[in-house]
Amino acid sequence: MDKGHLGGGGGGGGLLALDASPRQLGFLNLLSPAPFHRSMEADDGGGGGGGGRGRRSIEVDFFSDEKKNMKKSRASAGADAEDHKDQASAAGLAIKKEDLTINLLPGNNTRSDRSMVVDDDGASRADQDRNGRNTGELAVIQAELSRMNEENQRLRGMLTQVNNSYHALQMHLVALMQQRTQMPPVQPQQPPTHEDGKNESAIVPRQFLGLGPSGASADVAEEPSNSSTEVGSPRRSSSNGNEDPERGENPDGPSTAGWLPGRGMSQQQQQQLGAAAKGHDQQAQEATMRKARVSVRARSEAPIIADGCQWRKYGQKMAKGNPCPRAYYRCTMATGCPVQRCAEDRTILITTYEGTHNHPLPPAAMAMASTTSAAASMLLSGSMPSADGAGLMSSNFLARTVLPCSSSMATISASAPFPTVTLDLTHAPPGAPNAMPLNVARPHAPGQFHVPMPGGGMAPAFAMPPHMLYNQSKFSGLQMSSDSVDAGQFAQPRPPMGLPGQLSDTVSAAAAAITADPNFTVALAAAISSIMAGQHAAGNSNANNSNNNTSNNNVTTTSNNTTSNNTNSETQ
DNA sequence: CGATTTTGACCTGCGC
DNA sequence: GCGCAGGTCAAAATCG
Repeated sequence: MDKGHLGGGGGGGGLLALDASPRQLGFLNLLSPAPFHRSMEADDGGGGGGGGRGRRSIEVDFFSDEKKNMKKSRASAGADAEDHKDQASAAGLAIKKEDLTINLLPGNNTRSDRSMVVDDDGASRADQDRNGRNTGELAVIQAELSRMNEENQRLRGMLTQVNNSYHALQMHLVALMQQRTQMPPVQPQQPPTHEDGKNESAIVPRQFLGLGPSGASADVAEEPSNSSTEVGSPRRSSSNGNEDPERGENPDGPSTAGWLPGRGMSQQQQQQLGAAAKGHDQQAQEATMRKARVSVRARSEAPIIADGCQWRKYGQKMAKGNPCPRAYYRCTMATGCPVQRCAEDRTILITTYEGTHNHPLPPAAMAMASTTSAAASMLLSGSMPSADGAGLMSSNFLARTVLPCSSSMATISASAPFPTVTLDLTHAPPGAPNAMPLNVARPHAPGQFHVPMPGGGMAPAFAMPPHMLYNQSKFSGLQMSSDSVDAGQFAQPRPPMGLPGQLSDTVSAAAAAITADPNFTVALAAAISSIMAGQHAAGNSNANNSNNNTSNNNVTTTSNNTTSNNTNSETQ
């Protein structure tokens, strides 16, 4: 029954797709500072989120983006004469498309063409004139497009620079803060390992959701262990013990434990930290950050979101409010990976990610991870200690960035014990007439979603236009550069070049969405300005936020799949 | 045979 | 202090 659906069967056959092609995910982090929209929403109990214990969760809908993009392209295409499309597409390729989408939104250009045509309808002569005009206008439009593209690129470059600067400043600030904190006190831990851990934590706040194994894989690995269970429920170290085997396998174990506040940490920490109250503080902060959650809501028929990662179901429970059971999944790609997720079934599949992957992720997974990490990081950055408002803003911004099309889609729940960012893919963006179902969820066979990997592995593929991917890659690249740390994480081996499609999925979607957003320019400007302005303010929080890398991210997904899902999920 | 899912029980944290 | 709910573990069953 379930097995067939769920697992793809017990046979792990389907699972084999473990291509390790870590990529950087952090790109979204940059955005955090800019508070575009604020849409605070209290988490429903629905997701409940794992444990009502305080956690922050971020819900992100990835699917919607794709859909949106698709729709947009369609819409634009539909609106514009196909001629334009051909030309544009031919000449501009993917990029142009986006550009078109962005700039053309107004549709003035296209309209102008059409309007002209209409006017001319009357006379045959007019036809000639029309043709001439059309060609001329076409040329003009193309020129405009090219100009727009250039502008767009310029803006991107600016954004990148800004981001880089921002990160640099942030890092600097964090470093300073860290020094400051450490210096005064007795400098709690000289221990190299410990220090490292702290440094990372302090310096690199971003650990929140480490996508890849990250350079600090060790760090991540450690936390992950914690995160998985602990985050959700610190309760049992024993449970951790379970993981221990896996984790134990991880060489990281020692180091990670060292700095992680989490559970396993306790012992080592106690040993090492004995002196440091500070250490505790930092840990506490980290813990807080870790608690942040990213929830992705998407309409998917599939019981599980195909995010490129391999998930193993380790438990299922009936949630109080939900008729649908909540499933708990653990990332099996790596032994110690902390990331977990639980799913509830309904029409909508809600996946909550907690923790950070401590291993290289397949391209497909990277996208998701990047998105979630970005969301988390943003949330964290905003959520920082006192600044709820900031957090909200950032989160909103993030949502916007991630889901440009649907500004309303992203919601942050501050009320929740743990900050949660929810990306709602279920809603179609205003602009997008139809909400596309998440590819992930697609009922068909998982195979559809999966793209053949070079390694033979399967990677879930989102229905992203290639061009989007291209953009993403670019975008991510920029960001990566910006995030030195992140870059380090991502520095891991990259998957074969040919695979771009998969990996980008989410990332590309996000990037594409960003680019595609008609308001992109405005948003960009606002973001830049906000970032510039907010750097200082955010500085503190950012420092913390940046740490998000941390690792403890668990993934919890609740899915509400009514239709097809029901079939699947119900079985579950 | 190995891997995975299913299911019941246990443990922990939170609220009353 | 008790009960509830969430989360995890571990044994059994299933499938490739």
